[in-house]
Amino acid sequence: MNANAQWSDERVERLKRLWADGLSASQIAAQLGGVSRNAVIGKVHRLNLPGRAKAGGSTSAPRPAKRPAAAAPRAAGVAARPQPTTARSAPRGAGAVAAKDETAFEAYEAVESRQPLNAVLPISRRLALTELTERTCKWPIGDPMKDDFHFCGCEINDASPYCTYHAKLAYQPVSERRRAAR
DNA sequence: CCCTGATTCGC
DNA sequence: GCGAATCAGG
Repeated sequence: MNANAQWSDERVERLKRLWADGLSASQIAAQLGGVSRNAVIGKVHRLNLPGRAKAGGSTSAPRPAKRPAAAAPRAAGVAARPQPTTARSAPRGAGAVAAKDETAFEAYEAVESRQPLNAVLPISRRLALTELTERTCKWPIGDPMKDDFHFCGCEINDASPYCTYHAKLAYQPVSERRRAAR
């Protein structure tokens, strides 16, 4: 669906709006899909959009020296370089994540109506889809069609896509299913 | 460690 | 023009 990684007018406009809205580059990249946060930042600068180099002082770094050596032998040409150490800079494929969650909503519904667990319900961070990362719980909460829809967003349990609590929910055997309000 | 944006420069 | 690599700060 989304092999369009070019800056079409529409995408540029979305970028402008999201950037003006104060979203971070990585979140914008996730929302647009197919681009890295670096690509977003690069585009922002190319568009002469006002950077965030203002209040808050996140990036008031003086840029005195240029990059030390330009002799960085990247994987030029061949490309297809595996993510170095952490792949968080790479596009997470928001579309993929979304699709996965959507297709799994049925399962969630079934799982959600289950008897209470030993674990304590974590305090949801109420993250939007665009706020999710590899280490935030992706358990959806609420009606996706409604305004209050969000994700748990707590720290994930190991390699699970969910936090400890929701990971347990996901693993509850169906046989033990009962009725309960989460 | 996680994240943020800024900059440079090969493509 | 594009974006990965790199840098620099919180």
